[in-house]
Amino acid sequence: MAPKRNEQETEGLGKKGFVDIEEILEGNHTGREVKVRGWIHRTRDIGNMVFLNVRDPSGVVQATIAKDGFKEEKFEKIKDLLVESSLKVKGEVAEDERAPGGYEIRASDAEIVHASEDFPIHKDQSIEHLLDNRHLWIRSTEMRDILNVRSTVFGAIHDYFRCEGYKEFQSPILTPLACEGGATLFPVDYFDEDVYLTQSWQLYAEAGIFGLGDIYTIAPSFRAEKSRTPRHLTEYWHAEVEGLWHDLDDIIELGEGLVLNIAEEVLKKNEEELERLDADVEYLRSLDEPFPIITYDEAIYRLQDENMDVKYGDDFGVPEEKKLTSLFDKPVFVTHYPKEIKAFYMKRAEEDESKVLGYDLMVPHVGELIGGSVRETKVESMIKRLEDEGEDPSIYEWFLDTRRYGSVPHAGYGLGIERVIMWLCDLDHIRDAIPFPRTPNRCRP
RNA sequence: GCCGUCGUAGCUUAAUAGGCAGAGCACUCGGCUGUUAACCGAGCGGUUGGCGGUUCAAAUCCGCCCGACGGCGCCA
Repeated sequence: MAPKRNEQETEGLGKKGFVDIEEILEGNHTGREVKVRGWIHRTRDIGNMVFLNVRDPSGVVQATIAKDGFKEEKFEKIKDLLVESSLKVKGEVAEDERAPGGYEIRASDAEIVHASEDFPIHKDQSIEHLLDNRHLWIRSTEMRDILNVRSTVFGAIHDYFRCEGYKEFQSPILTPLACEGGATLFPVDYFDEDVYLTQSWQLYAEAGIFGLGDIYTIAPSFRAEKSRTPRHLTEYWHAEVEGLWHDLDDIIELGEGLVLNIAEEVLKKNEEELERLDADVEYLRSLDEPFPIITYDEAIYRLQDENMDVKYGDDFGVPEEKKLTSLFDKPVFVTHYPKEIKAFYMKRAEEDESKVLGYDLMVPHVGELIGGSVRETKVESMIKRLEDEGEDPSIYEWFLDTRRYGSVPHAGYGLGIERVIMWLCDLDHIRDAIPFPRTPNRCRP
């Protein structure tokens, strides 16, 4: 027999009937008795009165604890609580301009859930200290705001693709093969066999479309590159899509649609967070279709016009990306790169065999947000590209089968989710777009 | 991988030209009936990242190592 659920409030302030602090700050409980539960954000003790700023996931409100309203022993215990102690407070809500936020709870009762030890994070902290204490720092308003936006972004990606008729498809994280030549992989000891953490869902997705049709995923990708920049993580979240019968125009439209949908959802749900983070809300609001599209050749000419030292065949570095994105007031698609600087699986343009049918979507401060392409469908061309890059085609046998049994035109792209969050929130560093960042120099906590 | 900056108390930092390592915050104790990162008084807290060298004397100068941060390259 299943144990009976205990609905009775057996101790202290119980487990039911608590309100979100946000509601108090919106004036919804003024004059009424409420219960809240959360953590002490700050405390000020002036003798016969203690002010506690109580935080819950929705906000911070001041609670006043008057000495004559409590038993001596309890008052002393509350008085001694340190920052981040958890507690429940009961009392009447009053509108009072002396209180931060305009409302306060005049406590009639309080239950200490846990008296915190001395919290390691106070004011004046170095980046290093905050990263060492990341598990505690994610309690901060700043991190909470970013992670709220992040949650909206993930939801918006799922919503967008599902609304457009794409199905969710998973590839393995452990994989025997590389994906993009040059990118380095994290090796894993798989019972004495060498396998790697995946860099991309794509190759498996190209097998998946034959059954499911249009598919997408949100999954972690791993890059073992010692990239010391504000835009790189070794473990990041990748939104990828692969569309059957899709061509370059289709994935441009699909990329634009996704980015606009994400921005729209975040503006709808997290405007307060964006304001607190000092993001450029006006810029985000101004975005609409279509995004400008230029070819690689045009990009080179434009950069040369701006006196940048680039020549045909160069890939764009940070200064080039910065200049290029500054020439447009919206994200910009750059298409038709020379095949030499792009991956083996990209299809050549029919009108110019030296170019590939692919694009990068670039935005200011962050650089590349999306990389997409039409995929090569001929098995011979693909083997040749692999050999040219010094890869052993035999490792790719199963993948090459996707070009042997009813090969079809298809295309897809990958979007770096932390880069999108960085762009939306105007973050200086990508590490703050993820709760526990992994970078070449840090894999802890 | 390359270039640069930095490492002093739990945290943030000061220390003239190589000459007694000092403060703020936090914490502990005491005071205070409306605080706003409260305030006032006292206390606790240091192998100056590590190893070696120069010197009568090193946080400070030199060498090596470790760690962090910033920029470039590579990429999403």
